Amino acid sequence: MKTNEPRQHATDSPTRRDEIVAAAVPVFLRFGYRKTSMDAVASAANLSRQAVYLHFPGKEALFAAVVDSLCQSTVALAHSALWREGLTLDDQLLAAFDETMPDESMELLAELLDTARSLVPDAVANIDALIVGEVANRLRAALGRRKWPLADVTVEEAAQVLQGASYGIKQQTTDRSAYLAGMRSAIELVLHATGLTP
Amino acid sequence: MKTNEPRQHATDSPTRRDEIVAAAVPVFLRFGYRKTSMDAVASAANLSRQAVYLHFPGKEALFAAVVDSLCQSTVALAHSALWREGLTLDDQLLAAFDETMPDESMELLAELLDTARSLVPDAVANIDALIVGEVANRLRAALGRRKWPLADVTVEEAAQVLQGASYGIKQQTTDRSAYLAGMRSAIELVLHATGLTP
DNA sequence: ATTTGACAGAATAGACCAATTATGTAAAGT
DNA sequence: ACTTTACATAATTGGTCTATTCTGTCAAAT
Repeated sequence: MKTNEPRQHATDSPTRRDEIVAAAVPVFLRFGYRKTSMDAVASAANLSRQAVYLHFPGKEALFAAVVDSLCQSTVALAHSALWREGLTLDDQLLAAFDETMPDESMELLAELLDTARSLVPDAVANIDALIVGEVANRLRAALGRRKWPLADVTVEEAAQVLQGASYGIKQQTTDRSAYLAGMRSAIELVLHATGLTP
Repeated sequence: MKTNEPRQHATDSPTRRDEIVAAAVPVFLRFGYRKTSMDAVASAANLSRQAVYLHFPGKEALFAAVVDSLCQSTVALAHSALWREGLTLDDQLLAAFDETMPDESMELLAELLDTARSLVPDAVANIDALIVGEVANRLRAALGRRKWPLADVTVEEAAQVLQGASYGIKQQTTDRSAYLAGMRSAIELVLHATGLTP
């Protein structure tokens, strides 16, 4: 049985493996999967190319780890925004979607997503669901002990609608302010429909 | 001054020009802009290639007419669904979005949209706005003489949220039934928020 | 009004080859 | 634990060439 010690706390010093992944993330985001070379990742991590191969069997495995890391940090980002202090509920929701949406001006996002889908399908399929879960939790918490007022729409479905609206509005708007305005409308509608605005 | 007689009623017999456009629409939708030849369009219209050039100065002009026609018919489709008899309001809304969304499995849609954007930017920019307007009109009509209950969200913005949600949900779901379920949730939320469901 | 046949020039697709670059493995060194 | 150097193989890129297709225009025919 391998001593497969999982890190107990996030405060543990990061593994070399984690450092490599952390360094690889921006490289993959910037150049896409195909045009990212193991050399580039190694340089970004201040390591030799062979050192990377000591920790990952190949490019695909490295990329899978990168995608996994991205998913985790994205969900963490959403969680952080959803419970950020000093913001009203609608601003928390807005921040959560705003800060977790993929950056604009990424031509390679399609390529990256395609590769991820064919290489680590589970992670990609779940990232959206995880964020929806976070949002649903936040809505439930805001509801407190009150009863959910909608008969035909569950909390999760409401969160899903918000996420869908975020995606769609992102596509249809050009500048960030238009996106924020659209999303604010969507959030207002959902909160109003669920009685979460006084 | 040219006798540029516009057709007075939609009941006029269609021009040969219109016939060509009508025949060209499915061809462009099927093959995209680049891989659609004037020959293919002419064949689809049961005409010679030269006959097409008699009515359109070139491929670009033909395509512009096709895009225009598509926009018009899409808006007409939305309108028809929004006022369809025998359906409840939420079903009308659902049908409107369902029937006007671009068909699935279109790899060429991106190419088509790009070409259209660079060739007839106005039409593409307006089609979404037109549909939103139709939806907003329907919502206003459903409201009757009642007052719009939302202070921070206009009717147009509510319609825009629905449209954005439709786009986003379309992307995130795979099968039609999931899309319909998601859209139904979105519509319920909006109608509930605006007091249009008893 | 539309067709047929014909045409020059532009664009596209396919094939092929050479040069470069990337992947993954290995051995020896610090 | 990592570096350096080296290497075989695969993948990518760039270039050139040819053949084909497409556009847009013309003239003659019905």
